[in-house]
Amino acid sequence: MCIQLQFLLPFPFFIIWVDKGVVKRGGFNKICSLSPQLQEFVGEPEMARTEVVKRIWAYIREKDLQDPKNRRNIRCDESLHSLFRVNSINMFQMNKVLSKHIWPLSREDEPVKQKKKGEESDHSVSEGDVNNVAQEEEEVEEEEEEEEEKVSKQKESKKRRAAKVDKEVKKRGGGGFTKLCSLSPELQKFMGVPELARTEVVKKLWSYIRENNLQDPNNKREIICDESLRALFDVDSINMFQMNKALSKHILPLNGEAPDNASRKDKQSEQEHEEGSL
DNA sequence: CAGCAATGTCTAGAACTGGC
DNA sequence: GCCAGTTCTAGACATTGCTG
Repeated sequence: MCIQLQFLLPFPFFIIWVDKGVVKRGGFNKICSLSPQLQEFVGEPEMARTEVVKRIWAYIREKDLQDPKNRRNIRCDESLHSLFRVNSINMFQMNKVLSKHIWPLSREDEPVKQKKKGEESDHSVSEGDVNNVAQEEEEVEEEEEEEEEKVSKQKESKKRRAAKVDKEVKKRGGGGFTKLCSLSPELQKFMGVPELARTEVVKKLWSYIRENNLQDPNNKREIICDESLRALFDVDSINMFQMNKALSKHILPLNGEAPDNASRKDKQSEQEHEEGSL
């Protein structure tokens, strides 16, 4: 396939293999020399960076070395400890430390990063590196905390915006959804008021469901009906979407007009059901 | 489309590397 | 700036039902 492509494609495409599953020859897939520790780990003296990462992750999964609380953190067993010199390492830090073990083939005695920056003279992973990693991990943790704070603030502001919108809608006297409706005797008993907007009914219903822990733990869309809900829906359990449908039977127009289309449909189906049973 | 809910899927972005 | 490789997470979005 590659050979055919070489004939068909102009020069720049020589080095790019199009087929899936075929290793490309880009900078990442360049074969590099590995440090003695890494050689011992992967069992080969030379390997592409991407392949090294793949092997390490396969090992991590095989030995179940990911921290269950934060799966980006890798718990180092003996083999990994000999590589990284720490008890645990962040998955991103791992790549950084790994670079000290991957050297260009042309100058085997020089780590990739050092060749580039010329910062250090010692090729092995020093204690200084370990300290740097630990310090960087602390910084990462702080950043993560800041990020969490940001997210929670965003959520709060979102809630506030939603509340503001809600208030404005109420101020306006309610549109189609916030229009007050008359409730059936069963729903009146449940809500404690004779009239309520559909959205409010749904809201109160859900707060009741949560309060009484009535969601099926296996499928939280499924509501387990207690006595009060059974009086409303006449079933032992109901899907949260079906609940809305069933609810419409209990929500009637305020002026005492005939029930809506859906209710009419329900009545029709009830009629059909009765006729069928006859 | 507004509101209400839970869940699933998808996507982007996060770190890091060197060559082109 | 893109390419490969890794995992996790947040956010967006669709779904489903109802009505004006």
